[in-house]
Amino acid sequence: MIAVVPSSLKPRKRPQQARANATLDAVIEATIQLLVKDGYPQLTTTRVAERAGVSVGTMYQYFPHKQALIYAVNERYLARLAEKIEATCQASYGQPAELMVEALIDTYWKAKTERPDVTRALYRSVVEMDNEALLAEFATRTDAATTAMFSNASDAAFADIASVNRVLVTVIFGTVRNSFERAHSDQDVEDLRRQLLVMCRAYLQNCVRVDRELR
Amino acid sequence: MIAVVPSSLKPRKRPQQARANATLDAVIEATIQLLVKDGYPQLTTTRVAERAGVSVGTMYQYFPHKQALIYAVNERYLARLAEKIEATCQASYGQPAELMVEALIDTYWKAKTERPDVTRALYRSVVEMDNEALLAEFATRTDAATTAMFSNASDAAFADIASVNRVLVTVIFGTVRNSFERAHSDQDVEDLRRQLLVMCRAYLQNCVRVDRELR
DNA sequence: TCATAATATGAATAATTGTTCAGTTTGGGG
DNA sequence: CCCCAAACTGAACAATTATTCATATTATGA
Repeated sequence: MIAVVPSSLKPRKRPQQARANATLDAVIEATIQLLVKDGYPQLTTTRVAERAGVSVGTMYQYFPHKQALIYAVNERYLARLAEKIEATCQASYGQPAELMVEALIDTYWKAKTERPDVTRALYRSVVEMDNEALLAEFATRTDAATTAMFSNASDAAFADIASVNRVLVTVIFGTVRNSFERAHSDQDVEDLRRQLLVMCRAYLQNCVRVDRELR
Repeated sequence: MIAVVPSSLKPRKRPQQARANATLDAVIEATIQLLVKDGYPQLTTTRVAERAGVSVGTMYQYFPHKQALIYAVNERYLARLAEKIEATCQASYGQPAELMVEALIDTYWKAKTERPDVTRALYRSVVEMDNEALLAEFATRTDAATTAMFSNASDAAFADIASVNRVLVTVIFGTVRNSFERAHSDQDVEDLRRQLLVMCRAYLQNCVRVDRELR
């Protein structure tokens, strides 16, 4: 499954000089800031340009329309998140499965809570955007990374690794997201994180047990 | 924590005659339909009124502004979902904890997948709306129900029931949501559901084991 | 240095759309 | 049956805002 950027969301022009790259970065940064500060409904092209210190016309040379702003922001965000996950996965090769899960939970949770306002703002920004391609690409990247990791566990060989991987990833990512929606106290979040690890560990042991019985 | 409906979102007038109630229902139904069909960005007050077979003016007698439409839709949806969960919880009193978790997963998953298009549309509709109050109310209702249920389990008494409850609820609800974002095949979803139950069971057994050791 | 392509400007445009309100219709109680 | 409040109508208004384009500025490389 290859994720393709919808043609309507591609930039009109690719920057060729240094100043143009600076403009592009400024616009994306301004978009994030305004998204965080005022939310999507208040986000207007004029305001973004203003905050970026750029004229609207310039913006429209690189972004065909407003949605492309949101798309670009999410694209960057997800790319960085995927990189972090890939790095964690590679660093965990050959470890026992339980440590892998722990590393995965820590990395993902940390990435999401580092800038909770940004996380929240992006969660809410997805309305106007056709984000399926973006999420699909993110999913394939991370699935590849986590699957490779789990199949290299030092202490377990899973019968149906695709299933185990899907379960762990969906549960972990989903739990983090849901924890954002229910505004838990810091203390509750900390407990939740620990318990999630306990839960995943229990699941892994169960998988191994079932595996043994099947042999 | 008592959830209060933001005053700006309350209807201007409460319907007093039968036809007014019909109007209200028609508007809410029309909002859902358009949300599903075209998504939030295309949702205009005129279109909603048109589809509801009502004039815009009438709509504005019951909804102070557009956001109130979304609010009302989500309010109804969450109220019904909470009712279903409460019913399931009450029906499970005195059962073993594992069956409780199974019932909870089944109820929630079924409720969300019954009308996947509606679920998806509402997930995406939350932009303009201050949905914190709504979600908080939903959370307190369901937390009360599930906590009461789990404390009535026939086979387990949890040391920290608030924690166990928080974990299970957040994991289950979060997993369902995440499963919607990653467009899994029906087969994968079915497997995921089963494995989620396995995971929760493993967690419960772990809780009980830890409990025993503490005594 | 100069020509040219890249980049930047921002007032003007065009279209959309949320909201109002003066007037009409409907229904129920007396 | 009749009256008054409740419910309904929809053209008109006001405001916002995404997008364009004719023009100006800046960088590059020959």
